[in-house]
Parts: sequence; structure tokens; C-alpha cells
Amino acid sequence: MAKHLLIVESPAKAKTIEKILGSDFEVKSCYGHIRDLEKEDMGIDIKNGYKPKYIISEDKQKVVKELKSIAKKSDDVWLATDEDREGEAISWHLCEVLGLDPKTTKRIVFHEITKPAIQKAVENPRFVNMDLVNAQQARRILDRIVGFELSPVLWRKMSMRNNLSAGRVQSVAVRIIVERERDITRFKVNSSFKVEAFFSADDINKKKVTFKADGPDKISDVNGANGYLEKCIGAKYTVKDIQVKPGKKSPSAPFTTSTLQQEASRKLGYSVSKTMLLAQKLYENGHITYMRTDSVNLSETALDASRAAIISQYGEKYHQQRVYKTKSESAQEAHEAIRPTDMNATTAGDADTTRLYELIWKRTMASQMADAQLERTIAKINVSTQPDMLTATGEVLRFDGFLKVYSEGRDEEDGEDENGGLLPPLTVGQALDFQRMQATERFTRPQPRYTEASLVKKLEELGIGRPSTYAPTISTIQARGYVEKRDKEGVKRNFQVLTLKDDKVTAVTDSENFGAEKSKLFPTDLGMVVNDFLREHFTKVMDYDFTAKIEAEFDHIAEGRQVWNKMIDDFYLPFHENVEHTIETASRAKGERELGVDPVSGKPVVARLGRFGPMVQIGVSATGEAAATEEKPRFAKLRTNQSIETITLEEAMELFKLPRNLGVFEGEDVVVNIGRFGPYAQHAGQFYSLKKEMDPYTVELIEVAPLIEEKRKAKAESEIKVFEKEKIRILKGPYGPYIKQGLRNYKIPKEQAETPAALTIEDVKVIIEEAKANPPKKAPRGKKGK
DNA sequence: CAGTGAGCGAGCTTCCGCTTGACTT
Repeated sequence: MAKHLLIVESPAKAKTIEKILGSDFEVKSCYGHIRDLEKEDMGIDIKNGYKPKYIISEDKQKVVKELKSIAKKSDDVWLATDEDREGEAISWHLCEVLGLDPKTTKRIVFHEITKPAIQKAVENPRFVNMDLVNAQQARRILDRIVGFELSPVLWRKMSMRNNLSAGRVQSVAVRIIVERERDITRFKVNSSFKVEAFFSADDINKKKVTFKADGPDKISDVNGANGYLEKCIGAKYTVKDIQVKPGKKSPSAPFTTSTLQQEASRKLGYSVSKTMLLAQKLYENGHITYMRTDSVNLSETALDASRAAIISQYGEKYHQQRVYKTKSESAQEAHEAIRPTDMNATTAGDADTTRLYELIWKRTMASQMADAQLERTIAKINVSTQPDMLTATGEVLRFDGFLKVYSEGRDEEDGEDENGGLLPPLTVGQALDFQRMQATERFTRPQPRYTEASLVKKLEELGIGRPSTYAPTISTIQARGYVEKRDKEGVKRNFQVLTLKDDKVTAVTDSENFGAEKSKLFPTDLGMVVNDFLREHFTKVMDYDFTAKIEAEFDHIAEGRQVWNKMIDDFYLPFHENVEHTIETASRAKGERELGVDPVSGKPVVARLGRFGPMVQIGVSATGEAAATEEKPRFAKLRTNQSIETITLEEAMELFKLPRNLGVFEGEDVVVNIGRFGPYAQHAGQFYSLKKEMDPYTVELIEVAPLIEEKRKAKAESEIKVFEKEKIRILKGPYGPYIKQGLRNYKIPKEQAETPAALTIEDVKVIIEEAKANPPKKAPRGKKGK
């Protein structure tokens, strides 16, 4: 029997540490927080100094019971939760629950799971730091107050749905998305002309190659561009000056949670939650260190291992030991950076997991490798008819260094500044062989919409959220319907190109597809209306630096310079008064916007958020007695990519043209409309998707009728048996026969699936009953309890 | 993939951070 019980947060860590410590210690995990504020009355006794009321979380009952029984049998208990605010609080909660005295119970900390680190920790135990615990309690209580007081305000003041929420982190995340969207809407596109000249020259092997030189500053309009090219007709081009400058590139720091999510998104196209899921697997299988971290630090053992791997694979000159410092002020650095546990392992699990592992491996290697050495050549070219010179730039890699294994991906925001590759050898005074010059119209671009990963980057910069909450926060704002992840189709745009060749300037109009985006975050109308409401009434909490400000106060509490419930009191009194005042005075938020008047009836047309989502409306809703006499207003739902903020009167009027009744086919009306999945026709209770070339606004019955017949035929072929009265059908599916009742499908048990036509209605009912009795449970993420 | 859209009001919803399962197709 082990003498000491040592408790850590993560079970995967427990296993490793037990091996290191040997049989004197039994190492168990508590799986994170074991207690939380109860939900009734916010779990805070506000009148009594904000005394928190904790309960053991339902999903931790079992864990706590087990820890209690082992603790009883052990000589003593050691607390080895993470060394940060949350970890300290977990240790204190463990003391409370296991009946330990925080003043005497041994508390140890380490930042890496290596033998020397753990042994050193065991030799230097301390006790629970109550100041730090109080800082955590203040954090927890403030978040509960903000979340549980603001959300109910939304329930009362929003016209839509009832699972709305607001919080210190999520509401600011939504604000970031909303403001970027409005920047894009407001953005004024400017165009200008960029001049490029093409020359040919001999390369080192006396072969002719073409190289490019850039013209002077951008020219603002087509006349200017034309004038510039005209002036160059017949000009002589000579090399005036050549400069060669050395340069270097350095590797990035090893991965933190946030940078891993960004790179996996840019290079592998993984969503933030996919990255975390795969990283969790890698961690549990012992391939990488802990994946929720804000530290860029590598342990001594990791430095040694990567040095050995670099030297053996690439040689001594590729190695350069580096120590990185965290830029983020909010970092708590309880763990190491994310790195492989074994630098010699190359694969780990299935293809997707291995790709993520390789990314981590390469990034870790590169972080300990030498700089890449560059040589940049800048040649100035004189134009005999112009005062300004052209510039040709070339870049050559002299030593690849860390680029041998890894180069970091780039966000679109970083812009396009590609340098040409190699320039042919040039000498000062050399006359150049001119081929052509062209002035191309280019357009300014607004900032791109956020991806999940670039939103995480922004949140981290603002110090909002923690590594363990980035992925859940992004899920929450989508689940609440504030933000949508979707693609945007590009639009065709024309641009002009002027070309000077053979002493003649010619102009052509070319076209490009622009503005196409994939998997970007768009605010919904609900998101924008909620955001505006919160910004108007709760300015302080919605400030980008609100978190930073309160974090500074939590630090004061942690240093023992401030009393935690005094800090909460200072926040709560004005905040709560603001909540009460808003409930009393603010009107319901609808985001209403007048678009103009209906040209036919002369009635006003408005766009607003209705009870069932964004809509446009002709005419004003009348209430009371007037309602009986006045003509009712007409309503139309907005399409998926329309917004009440940007929809025009013309677009709104289009919406009222649908649904269209095309006439009668086989005794039933055919109605076309645009639904959630695109344009469709409805006939005799069935839905038929329209073909791409069919426009729901103009399509005629003659075109739609064959579609219905064709689909119906295909359907009949897949039908095995139909029970008309019960509206149940047995159908042929790709995985075998199945039963369809309304929208729901039921699998047919194996034995019966062989002769589906033999099934009676009684058999079918039994199958459905049984399927309903054992419903396939869907596990809602993060939901616990009933 | 419908239409619904005002207001009444029972009974519901909600936060952030720390950890993993246990579910199907």
C-alpha cells in the first residue's frame, strides 16, 4: 500500500508521474474542478459579503468519492494541481472536500512532466496560497454575476428566442465579429494602377530569362497610367545601381494552444475544435505534452532531445539553441509549450492525427534551428524618358537553416509582399532588352473576415479567454445564433490592363473573381442586435480592455494587496443598478430599419428582427381596434446571406414575389419558393429542389412538371412497400432497406431486412416502437447533469 | 424547405475555467 496520495488534474499526467515517483506514491487525478457555484440564486450570498455557495458537480461525485476513500487509507495527501490561479483553487477545494487543513497539507508544483522536475518539486513542498485562491474566487464570482445578470436582461429585451446569453468573454467575441463585418460593409474600394516592366537578360548559363521590375508609386487613374506608358515609348533602359543586402529569417516559438490552432487552420484547414480533439488524442497516447497551454517554454530534456535530433538529421550547423519568452501578458504558464515527447517518433495514429503531430514535430525542431540566411538584390533601372527609376528585386536563399523543416503559414491580413526569386546577373551601366510594360488596375481590400483561428488570435491578444476555453467559446457564439461559419461566393469584377509593347499602348478589360471566402465567421442579425443592445447599456463590460482591467485587480488580490469581496462589491453595486435600470427603461431591441416605401401601395417597408428571425415587412402592424379594419401587413423572411443591416428596398421587394403559385398540376397546386436548402417546388405535400438553371422568380409550370414526374418515378422505384393509411413507407437505401415515417428513418433489424416486402404493418410498428424506446442518445458537448 | 409576426404569461433558458468520457452514423 502506497503511503502518500498525490492528486493531479489530468489522468494522463497521473500515469506518467506515478512511474516517476515509484511505489511510495499513489497518483490520482481529480479531472479539473470538482466543485462549482450552485445555480440557484447565482450561488452567491450577495448580502453576506458575496459568500460563495459551492456544490460538488454532478459529474464529479464519483471521482470525489474515490479520492475520499483513498485519502482515508493514505498517510497523507499531496496536492499537485497546476501552478496557476485555477489550479490553486482546485487544491483548496480538494482540502475542503477531503477534510484537509490547507495550512499544513503539502502542495507541490512543476511545469513539466520530467523526472528532475518532479523530484525537485517533491523535495520542495509548500502550502496552499489563499491569496491566489481568493483571486480565483473573485474571477469565478464576477463571471457568474456578469453572465447570470446580463442573460436574463436579454431574455426580456430581445424579441427573439429564449436561450440567449451574454458573458465577459462571449459577448466581446461577438463584438469583434460584428465590428469587422461593419468595417467591411463601410469599406470604400479604391483602385489604382501598378506598373510592371519585363526585361530579358542572360542568366549564368547564357540562357535568356525574363525578369520583372516594378514601376514608381501606384498611379491613381487610367489617364495617368496611360500617360506614363505613352511617355515610355522608345525609351532606353539601363541598370543604374545594384545593391546586395544580407538578410535573415528566424523561426517562430514552439506551439501554444492558440498558435497551434492558428497553424492547423492555415496549413491543414482544421477547425479549432478538431485540432483540440486530435491534440487530446495525441496527449492521451503519450505523443505530445499537454495541449492547453500558454507557455512557449521547452524543458531541458526537450532541448537536449531536439538538439540530438537536429544534429543527427541535418548536422551541427543547423542547430541553434533558443529560449523564447511569452509575449502575452495574460499567460499563466502552468505547463510547457506543446511539443513531442519523443523527437524520434514520426507518426502517431490515423492520417489526420499524424498530420497534426508532424506540424508539432516540425515546429518544435525549427524552434531550435539556425536562422535562414538570405541575400536580397535591389537593382535600380533608369528610364531615359522619365525621372523615376524602376526597381527590380530578387531574393536568394544562401542558407536554409530552419526553413529546411518548417515555414510558418500566413494570414491573409499580412498582405501580399512576395519578392521575386532569382535575378539574372546584372552590371551597372548595362543596357537592358525591353520586352513590355504593363499597368494593371488593382483594388484596395478591406480587412478579411475572421476565421475561428484568427478570432482566437485576437482574443488572446486582448487577454480574453484561456487555452481551455477558446474552442468552447467559438462553439457557444455559434450555438446561440450570434455568429455563423460559412462560405461566401465571389463576385466578378472587371479591371483594366494597359500594355506597352512594340512602341504601342493597348488597353484591354479583363475580369477576376473576388471576395470569395471559405469557412469565415459572419455575424447574424441576432448577433448584431444583441451586440448593439449590450454596447449601449453595458459599455463597461463590453470594453475590449475590461478583462485586462479586472485581471490587474485579480493580480492585486493574488499579491495580498486587495480584499477580494471588496473588489467584487465595487464592481457589483454600479453594475447591478445598471441592470435594474436597463430592465425598467430600455425598450425591446428589434434592429428596425426603414428601407423606403412600396412603389405599388405606398406603404412603408421595414426590415427588422421578428420573433422567427430577420424579416421585411410592408405596412405597419396595427393593434387593438384598428387591427380589425386595417389591412394586415405582409411579411417575408430574409434569405440566408441577407441582413437587415444591408438589405435594399429592391431586394426586399423581390422577396415578396415568393412564394409563387404556378398553377394546378394533376389536381394539386404547384408552389415555388426559396427555402433553407435553396429554391424548391412544393406539390401534393412533397418538396422538389429546383434545378440550378431554374429561377424561382420566373420559372413556369411547364418546366417544373417534368421535374415532379421524374422525381416521383425515382421515388416509386425505391419504394418496397407503402402503408398508405399510416403514412409509412419501406424504402431501398444505400445501406439496405429502411422504414420512413414522416421525416424520421428507422433501421430494420438484420433478420427482417432480408425480406423487407414481407413485413406487415404490425411488424413495422414494433420496429418503430422499439427504436423509440431506445432512442439514440446524442451527447451534447459540455452539457452535464439531467 | 409551411406560416408564424400583437400581447398575455407559465416555465424555461444563462456565465467562465478546469478536466474527460460515451454517444451514434
